[in-house]
Amino acid sequence: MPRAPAIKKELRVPTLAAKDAAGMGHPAESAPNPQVLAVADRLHSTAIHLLRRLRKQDVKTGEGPARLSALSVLVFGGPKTLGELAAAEQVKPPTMSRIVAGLARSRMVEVRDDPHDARRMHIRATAKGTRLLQKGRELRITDLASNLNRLAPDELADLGKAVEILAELLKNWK
Amino acid sequence: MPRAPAIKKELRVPTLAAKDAAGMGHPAESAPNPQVLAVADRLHSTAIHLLRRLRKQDVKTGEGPARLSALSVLVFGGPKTLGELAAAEQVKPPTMSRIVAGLARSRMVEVRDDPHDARRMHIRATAKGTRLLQKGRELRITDLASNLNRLAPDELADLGKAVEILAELLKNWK
DNA sequence: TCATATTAGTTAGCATAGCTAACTATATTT
DNA sequence: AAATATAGTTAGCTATGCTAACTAATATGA
Repeated sequence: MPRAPAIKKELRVPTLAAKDAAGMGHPAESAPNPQVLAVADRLHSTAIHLLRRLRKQDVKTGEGPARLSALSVLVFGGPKTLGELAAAEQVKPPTMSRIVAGLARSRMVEVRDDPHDARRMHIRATAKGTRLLQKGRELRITDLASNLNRLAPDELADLGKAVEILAELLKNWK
Repeated sequence: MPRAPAIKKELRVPTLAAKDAAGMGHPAESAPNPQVLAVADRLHSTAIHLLRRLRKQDVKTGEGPARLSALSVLVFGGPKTLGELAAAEQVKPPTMSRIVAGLARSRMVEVRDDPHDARRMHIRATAKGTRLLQKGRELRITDLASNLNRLAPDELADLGKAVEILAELLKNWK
């Protein structure tokens, strides 16, 4: 009996959807209905597991996740001040300060002073940093793509459509 | 011109899809085609941004991400040994050792000895741990669901279908 | 103008989370 | 019985997150 559930009554976890069996009304502002909750639940769990798989590719780049992520913002969004970078990464300035220091030490970014405001600094990806990011990105994307490749064409189309729906939703997140 | 691109030629990042303009053959084992790469790219980016949003809810639980994740395995998967838990979380034993120690200190899990093998330990979520996990999960899921709630019914259906396709793919990841 | 605010980043110090290497204790195998 | 294998821990490193307190520079305004 090693793999028996062994979850006692007080430990059993109720389905979230079961909690608002009475939630109806206009869809815009009311409590989410069970169907929506079910999709949310599955989407959440699936996104977690997907990224956990892909993250394993990052080891090969030799930089940690926070640095890769900050570097990505610089490569795709252009140069930024430290404060802008911190805001983009939803991290506090001291944290970003160290991330940038690490990236600068390995020559992935270049730091310059702002000519008009000596408090500010401008950070930009170097060619080396851009190459590293591309490599890491490629590792993740080709890993994902080689698996997506096994989908039927209509499944891939469905997935593509859903991703765009979700991306749109994220732009207007509230 | 603060938001001008300002990316010089040597920093420009090539589209991944552009790299294998000649990739054709049988879909199972060949290099992914541009269409697949495009979906992979968007899916990857969208998953990252989605989880980054949802993660912000976790602060309210008072436990870090690794602890919440391990607790989740225990709550939904039942009791585990430390080694099993480490494997499930794709983490090395010393790391899991500290995660469990932290969870035990705040009484989220209970640790017992294995009666047949004194080297092993069995770890299970307590009622308190289950409650905490449920709370955190609910915060994330209701945040997500309240946003999904703004989708049209057919969009929600598309999304639901795509999530199941993806979940299936993850089960057979190679 | 000059005193005071505000703003941008850093430093110091704490906690969590990951790793490897080396250790202890217990089972298992030969 | 001795050697080996397995389960976890300890020690010590790095990275990433935070807050509080600091420095330096700019902006405000009496």
